[in-house]
Amino acid sequence: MLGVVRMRGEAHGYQVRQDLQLWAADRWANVKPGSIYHALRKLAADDLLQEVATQDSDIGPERVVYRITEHGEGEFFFLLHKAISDTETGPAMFNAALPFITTLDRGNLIFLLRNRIQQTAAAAGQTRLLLNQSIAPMEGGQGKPAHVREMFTYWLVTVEAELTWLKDFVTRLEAGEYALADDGADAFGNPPAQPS
Amino acid sequence: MLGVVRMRGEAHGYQVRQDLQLWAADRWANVKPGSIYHALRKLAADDLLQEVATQDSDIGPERVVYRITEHGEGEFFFLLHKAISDTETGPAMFNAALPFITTLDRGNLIFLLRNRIQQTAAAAGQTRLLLNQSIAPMEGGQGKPAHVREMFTYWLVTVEAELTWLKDFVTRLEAGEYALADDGADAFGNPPAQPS
DNA sequence: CTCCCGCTAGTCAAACTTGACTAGCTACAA
DNA sequence: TTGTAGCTAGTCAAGTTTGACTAGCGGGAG
Repeated sequence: MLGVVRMRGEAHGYQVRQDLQLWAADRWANVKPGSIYHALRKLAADDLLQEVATQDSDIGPERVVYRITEHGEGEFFFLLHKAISDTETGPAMFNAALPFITTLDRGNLIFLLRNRIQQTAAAAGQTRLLLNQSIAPMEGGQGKPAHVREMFTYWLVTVEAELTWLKDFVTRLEAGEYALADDGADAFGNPPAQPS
Repeated sequence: MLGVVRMRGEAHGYQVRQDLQLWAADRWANVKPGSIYHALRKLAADDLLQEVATQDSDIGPERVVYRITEHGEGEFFFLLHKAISDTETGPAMFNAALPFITTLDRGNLIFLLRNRIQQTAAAAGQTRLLLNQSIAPMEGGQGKPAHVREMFTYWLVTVEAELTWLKDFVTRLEAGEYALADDGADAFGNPPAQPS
């Protein structure tokens, strides 16, 4: 939500709603339209957003317009870094971060992704270990039923696919793909230039 | 939750909590310990579980013991079928279903998985289509920024990995892997035989 | 023997999420 | 000209989730 408001410079709830719908955010994240207004008010209460104006729109109910604060700007980048480099925040966060990668410098982004690659590789290794453990039939009997192995192989397959993609992505970034924050002014995801 | 109680025959909240922790359910599902007791009570209110007894345990607070009802048994299998065959319920549901696959007959299970394979293949095809669309540079300008493509390739990679795994799994099942419901009495995941 | 740690089993208020609803406006057909 | 379908923007009560707490007991250290 922070990122969406930031990207637009100013936004009201309905705009955020539309952007999120466009990105199919209700699929991979837990954000249905009803949640948005509460979330915006909470972000405003936490001083990450500020209410800029309450326009009495001519084509509908009045709209509250928000803008990101300096504090929110910091939080945005903090969350963005964490969502990319830290696998524990989950795939939903990573997905949410993807639209904003162009707000980072290339070197920084690659560094964060390398971090993620390391963690993912470690997770794959651990899963493989658990898998080998459960291949050897246990004497304990009921302790670890066979289907748990199935969960492990399922995880392993998806984790390895993710790993492959991540490595490929870094390679492409290193080759210069995408206009990132340090490549010029018109990178996507940054707020439009403010007149004044 | 239904499945866990069913599997044990009888269970109180803390047992469920431990089983879910063992399966790392708080990772792939949205189930933290605090939710369990409310969920159990709700299932009981919906007549899917019934309170069997309120034991005054000697090693702690008193425990409420639950057992699945006939109605709950029906719901369990309904949900299980849907979680396996229907991709729209999401990967969390599929993960939750895996521990209980051995409560189904082999033919039935394979049929459900084939269904899932079809849906997954369709999803992969559609994603590939979206990807091709976004490779062609749009004249609309800002409409679909480049990073959206990145999301698509990310999805595609994981979906294809899942597809491979699903096909392999079916092959193994066809070759006779796992003791399923129609292979004998001692399949995992069924309630223990009741004395009396 | 006593103290403290950690386990068992669960409660609870505060926060969050959501589907259903409202109310004004535009555009277009009959 | 009327009606009606659909969009805009948001509210709200009902339900759900959660992190922080409680309170009893066993067992090992000193």
